[in-house]
Order: sequence, then structure tokens, then C-alpha cells
Amino acid sequence: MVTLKQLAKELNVSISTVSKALNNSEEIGKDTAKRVKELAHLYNYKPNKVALSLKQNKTKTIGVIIPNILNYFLAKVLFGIEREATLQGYNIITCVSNESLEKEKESLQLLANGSVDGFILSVAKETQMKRETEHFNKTIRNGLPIVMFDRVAHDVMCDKVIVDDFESTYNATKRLLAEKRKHIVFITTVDNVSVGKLRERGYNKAISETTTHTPLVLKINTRNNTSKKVKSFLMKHKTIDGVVAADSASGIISINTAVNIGLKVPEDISVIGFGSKSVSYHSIPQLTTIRQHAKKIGSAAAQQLIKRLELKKGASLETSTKIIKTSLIKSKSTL
Amino acid sequence: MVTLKQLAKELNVSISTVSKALNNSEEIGKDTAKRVKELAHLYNYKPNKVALSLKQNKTKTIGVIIPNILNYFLAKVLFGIEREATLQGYNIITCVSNESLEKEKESLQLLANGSVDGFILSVAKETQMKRETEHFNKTIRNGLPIVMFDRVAHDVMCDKVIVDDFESTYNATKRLLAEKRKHIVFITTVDNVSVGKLRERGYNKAISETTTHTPLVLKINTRNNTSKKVKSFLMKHKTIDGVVAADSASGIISINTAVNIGLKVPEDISVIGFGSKSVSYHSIPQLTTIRQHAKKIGSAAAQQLIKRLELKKGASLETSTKIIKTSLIKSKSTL
DNA sequence: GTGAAAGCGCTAACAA
DNA sequence: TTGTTAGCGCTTTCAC
Repeated sequence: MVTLKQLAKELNVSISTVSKALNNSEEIGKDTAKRVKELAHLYNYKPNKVALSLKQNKTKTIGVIIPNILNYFLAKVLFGIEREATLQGYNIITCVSNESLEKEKESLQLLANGSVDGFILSVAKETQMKRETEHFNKTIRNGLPIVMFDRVAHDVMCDKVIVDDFESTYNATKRLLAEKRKHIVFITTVDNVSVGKLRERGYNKAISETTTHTPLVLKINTRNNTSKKVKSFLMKHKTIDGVVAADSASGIISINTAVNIGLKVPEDISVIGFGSKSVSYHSIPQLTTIRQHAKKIGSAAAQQLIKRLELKKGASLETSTKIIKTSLIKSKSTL
Repeated sequence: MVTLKQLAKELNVSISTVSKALNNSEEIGKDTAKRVKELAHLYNYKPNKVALSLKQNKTKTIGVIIPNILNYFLAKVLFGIEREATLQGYNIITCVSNESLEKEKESLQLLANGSVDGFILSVAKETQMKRETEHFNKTIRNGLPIVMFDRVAHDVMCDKVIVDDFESTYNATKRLLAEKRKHIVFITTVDNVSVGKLRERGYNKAISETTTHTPLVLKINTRNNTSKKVKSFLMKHKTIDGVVAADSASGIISINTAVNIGLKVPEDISVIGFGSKSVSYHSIPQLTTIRQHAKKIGSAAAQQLIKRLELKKGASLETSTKIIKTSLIKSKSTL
């Protein structure tokens, strides 16, 4: 890598002259500026990012801590963050917490040594269960702002970008009720996590405010037996005519299972699940989905963080909570 | 963030004393060392990463350029890279090329200014089609090593980690032939990309060396009509009794489509597709899959890069190409 | 219009 | 055993 020093030497001028010339300073004579720029271009000079960071005490880098990168929703959010960050001249350093509090703490620690200017993160399950927040607060006190998305720690004072989880399942359930569905089950992969609870509550509210039944919830805790569980559940409760699934896999599996045991979808049973367009193709008929607009969540989080990072010195900005509304996209698995 | 300077001031010693004490230098007196360490611990001192990078001229950061983070396989490789890197004390900066040559170049440029010590990447489709390699070579000439995985540019001299694509489909096809399948179709989402071609050739070879038919290939170019295409194809070619799919979505969709038009899987038709365990649950019966061991690919790539980065000055290391073998995991969609 | 010098936080050769 | 100094690459103030 070429440095200012080398350019200066070759041009027989001082380092500061070169620096100023390249930064279009008014102070520098036209032809000097030209000579400098030409040589810089010839050598493909790029200012050293590390030196710049040290000097300006900011790295133009965002730390992203994600619980699980194999989750399509989270990957999509990451995609949105990356795009927005790149657009605004920021890089992202990605860490995966694997839902572990310990790894979350470590990542925060590790990057809080000047590697990044701030964080975007979704809270690990373990962290939510243990209700730990001190590591977040400490980071913020150290001057590194945090933006949380989706799974947030409500009692940490920071910017947040969330989904209308409660409303989304409330509306989905209402939708099935409007189809005259009588026995609607809520299928969830057990996570004692804010988001999951809210979704269940949305379903509960819709059911209890419209019908006289008790809500019916099927909790599934390991990934691998969803199919079996759903099958035996449907066999046992023959009256089920509607499914609201709290994640995309359950929705897909519900449709395929129902078809497999001879039910007609959506005539006999309607299914709505969370998920994206691409996953909806994994079932026949295609799944009617609740879309979370993951990319939008990512870009909103990045925008908010960068806005805060680029605040003039001394200026302040109230923490905000942005809600990205879900959309219910009708496909073939509902009437 | 606390700095050495502040610690030094508070302790009434020089900066270098503090530095040495914290680095366990032999030169420093025991009790001084102790005092220093205690205060450092109290203030939770962490050496500034940026300053260290500048001083030592290395960042302990790897640039990862991935064509598409929403691709489960690529996300999984990224996961493997992240884990291995973290283990070895490296961070990763992630860029998404979105299959675009231009973005790939930009990312390479952008990070080659001292932000990273080297790169791990999978080549964008556009780059492969245009056969551009100059940006890779330039990066390498500039002293930044590259490790390519999966989609590699064969004529660039660098480390590579690849999959036995040819063999994988060859074996899968052989497997179906051993089941006495007579009419096996190869379904591929069109990409004029090394990997796709190799997989097709593996299928071709197995077919032509075992049967007298011409190979039968169904190419699908847009994501959204796979289901329709497969359906009309199966309706038209009633004799089809085997499917080898070059990606996971096509495998899943083939099974669901076949079932949907009244075929029995695997009795009437056998299906094998690329994919991971979790995606195999998206069909009933479960998809028999070719597993690529994505995490292993990621960790192998990271290991290789770090090995090269930590080479003693002056030492050299021949470029290597590592092949990670796929496994055929039998499930319910084959006999 | 140009250059010298200081300083961002750190390490390490050298001096005391 | 401890401190002084130089330097990594850059920007910026101040002097000429």
C-alpha cells in the first residue's frame, strides 16, 4: 500500500501538502494539486483506514451481533443492515451469539475496544430468559450506542426496531375466524422469548374476543419432530380447521402434513404462517404468510444507528422505538 | 475508553511502563506490575484495537465476500467461517456482492485499504460469466491473500476449498440407477456457473455410462415458477421415475409436486436433492439429500487463510486446493 | 501556497 | 527497573 509519505518523497513536497491536495484543500496551488492527484491515481493511493480511524476516533464500522445466522429471517435482516450500511459508507463486523449469553457478552466486549462505533443486535434467547441487561447498559455507558431489533430488552434505554408481533397473529387469527373457521390451533416452536409470547397473546385475544372456546396451543420444542407432532395432533383433533403458525417451518409442515393425511387445504383446513416469499413455495398449496419485511427492519436499524453516530457533538437524540408492520400476504392455503 | 496515558498519569509512571507491565514484560518490577494491573482491571482497560492494528500493520480481521447471504448454503459457510475465525481471535467483515461483479470489485477495493488482512470469498455469478479475474490477482499482488470457496476462479493462483460437485451427482444418479430407475431427470436452476455445470456433468456421465438414453435436463430460470414447470414436466413425461435436483428448493418442490399429482414417493418416483437437514423436513416424505458440509467448508477456508496470514516473515506456502466431500444422506424420498 | 509539528494509542529500541 | 523517544499513516493548526 502506498502512503502519503512515499508520494511526498517522490514529488519532493511535504506530507501535509499531499494530504491537503488530495482532500481538495483551497490552500494548495492548482498545479501542485494536479501533480499530486495524478501520482496518487497512478499508484492507486487509498488512505489507510486504520490510521484514519485512529486519528478521527471513529471506525465507520458497525458491530452486528446476531443469535443465529441460519435463521432465514435473521439472515435477511443482516442483508438489510449490510446494504444500508454499505450505502452510507459503513462496514459491518458480524458476530454470531448462537443464542448464548456468554458469547453475546464476549462479542460485545471484544468489539468495544475501538473496533466499532456502535452495535446492532438481536438479543440471545439465554439473555432474555435470564433477563440480563448489564452488559448492554455498560456498553452504552461506554459511549457505544446500541440498536436492538426483533428480540429486544425492553428495559434497556436504546433505539429499537420491532415487529407488531401481537397484532400480526391477532389479525391472522381474525382472518381465519372471518372464514368461519371454528377450531383454530396456534402452533409454536417453544421459545420463552418476547416475540413468541406476543404472538401467542395476539392469537389468544382474537380467539377469546370472538369465540367461546379456549385457545388451543401446540408447543413444539425440538426441530426434528414437528412433522410427527403435527400429524398426531391433527389426527387427534379432527375438528381443527385452521392453523396459525408462529414460524415458517411449522406453517409449511402443517400444510404438507394435512395434505398427507388426506385433508384438503384450504377447503378443510386453512393455514397461515410467518415467513418469506421463497419459503412459501415449499408447500402445495402455497402458504399464506405473515411477512415481517426483514430487510426493512435491517435498514431501519442501520439508519437509526448511523443517524445517532453522526450526531453533531453535544447534540442529543431521544431513543426511539420503530415498529415495522407485518403484512398478511394471501396465497393458496387460505380461502 | 481508558488509555495507557490515563493509567500512567494516575499511577505516576510512564506510558511505556504501563504498557510493559500489562504485557508481562520481565523488565518491570513485581509490585509496579501489580499496581498497574489492578488499576487496569479496575478501569476495565482494553488495548485500543485500531492503534494496535496501525502499529503492527495487521488487523486480525478477515474480509468475507459472499454472493448471497439468503442462500442457506452460503449462510452456513459464513457461520463456519465466523466460528473458526472467532476461535482463532479474528473478526470478520462481511460484504455481499449480490452476484454482481461491480459490487465484488468495490468490496475488494474498499477493504483493501488496511481494513483486513485477507479475504475469503465465493465468486459472483457475473464474475464467472465474464471470466474476470484481474481484481483478484491485483488484490493478491497487493499482499492480501485470498481463499476462494465453492465457486472459485480456477485460473487465479490462490487457496481454494471446493466440493466434489461432479462426483456428488454422479453418485446420486448411480444410486437411482441402482434402484432400477429408468428415466431420471436432472433439474437445475440455470446458472452458467462452474458448480452447476459440474453437477450436470456428473449426472450425464452416470447416465451415459449406464444406460442408452440421452440425459434429460430440466432447466429452470426464475425462482417463482419452479412448481409449475416441474408439474407440467412431470405431466408430460409420465415415464419419469427419478429426479436429481441441483439445489434444495427444486428437490423439495419436486416431491411436493409429485405427491400433488398423485404419484407415490418413492414408490413411483425417487428424488434426491442438494440440501441440509432442516430443509429436508419441508417435504413429505422427507428428502434424501446430498450434504455439502457447509460449516466444514467455512472452517477449512478460515483455517487456510489464517495459516497463511500467520506465516513467519519470508516463509512461503504453496497454494492448496482442498476438496470437502459431500455425503448422500438417505431419507424417505428414495428406496 | 507550502511545510513543520503535534497528536490519535500503542510498542519497542535505546538510554538512564 | 523505569523512562524517553521514535514511529505506524493520517489530519490539522500554526508558522513561514
